[in-house]
Amino acid sequence: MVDQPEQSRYHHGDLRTALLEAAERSIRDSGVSQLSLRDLAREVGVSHAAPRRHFPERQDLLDALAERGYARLGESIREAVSDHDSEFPERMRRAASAFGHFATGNPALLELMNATKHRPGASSVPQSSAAAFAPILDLICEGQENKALRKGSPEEIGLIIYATINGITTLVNAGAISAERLDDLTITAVNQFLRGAAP
Amino acid sequence: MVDQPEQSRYHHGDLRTALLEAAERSIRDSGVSQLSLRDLAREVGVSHAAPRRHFPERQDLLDALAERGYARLGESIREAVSDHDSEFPERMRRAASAFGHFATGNPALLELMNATKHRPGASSVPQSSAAAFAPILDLICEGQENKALRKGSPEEIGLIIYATINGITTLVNAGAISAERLDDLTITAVNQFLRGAAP
DNA sequence: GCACTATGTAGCCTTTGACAACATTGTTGT
DNA sequence: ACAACAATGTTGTCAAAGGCTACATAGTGC
Repeated sequence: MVDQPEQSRYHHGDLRTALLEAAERSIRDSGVSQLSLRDLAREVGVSHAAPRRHFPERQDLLDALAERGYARLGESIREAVSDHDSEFPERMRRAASAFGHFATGNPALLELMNATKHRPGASSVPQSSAAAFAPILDLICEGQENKALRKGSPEEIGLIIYATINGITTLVNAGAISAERLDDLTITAVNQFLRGAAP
Repeated sequence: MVDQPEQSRYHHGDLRTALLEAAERSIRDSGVSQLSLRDLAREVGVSHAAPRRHFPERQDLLDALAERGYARLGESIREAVSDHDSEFPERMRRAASAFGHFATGNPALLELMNATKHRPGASSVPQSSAAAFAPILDLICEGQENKALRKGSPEEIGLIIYATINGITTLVNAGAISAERLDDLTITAVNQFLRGAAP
């Protein structure tokens, strides 16, 4: 399969990826509800039934989008936390901020990530979700070792801060809070969280 | 318009309400994405175009559902907070718990309430949202007067606890946390919030 | 009882997701 | 090399949905 200067090949080459990227653009512009498999097919230049080979049902594509979303979110958080020279509270704020900016920068994607899990046929979305959450868990454990956090289930502690930031971004994305207040609220929330979760 | 023992009248009488109630059942059973105006019309026993008189577009019905949701949520929170004999922290826990149970008891509705606001043509959803939020705001103010909470914008403080509970319910509804853990997490979150927001 | 408005009906159109039958390309074992 | 075979795309079809228009019926107010 060498590259063909122009004209269409019968086989696209990497249709799955092309569809996912087109879908991300689409939901970013017009939301999940407006996403149409046929539109994507047109945009990518394949027939209307081609996507079916990669995503038998519409929801399968949405799941794949959510999974990619979690992968990127996890990477973003991991990067934010990676500076091991900083103090624990600062790293916590960075992690929260990374989450917040990802969430408000990709509203439709976040909505998908928050909604798609509980379906019957277990996709691999929950796994991706847990993987994205892992760096926060690690950070919590480190905070406990440093005596910056009280003892107790790291998972429970992490869940609360995760939920808080998630909730704030939900309100921002819904328009209940202006986007400019995100940073301020995030910092306040984290600081308050740290005070409340101190030993 | 007297009641007609049986058979269909040309005019339904209260189609709008009937549609909304059918819609609530529908999303409870099968989620927002499966909601079909034509299904509702069939269920209620009117023609497929009748709903259009009350909800020109599908989204208008969703907005109305969200609005009713906020009305009920607000009522639920107001009731939870109404016991003025209890201590402030206890009332806070009750408010949070009321929110949590409403949210996990009506997952699809909550999703709608969290998503529907930011649309261009300003519906009255944001107003309803603010009204539901009001009792929490009042409670915060009272907590500040009682020196149970530090000074500072009540709205900002309230937003954080609201976001936290909202976030927890999102995780529960998404299946990331089991429903049994809701109460426990809510209590922990509120207690930690109170410690962190203490003067 | 007569206009006017509100509410419901019937029919049409376009788009969509899902499905099946068929076409083309890539791969693998011999 | 080449013959199965699997993977990937295409064309055609269908039922269901939302949205629209024209029309029918029922309340309401003058």
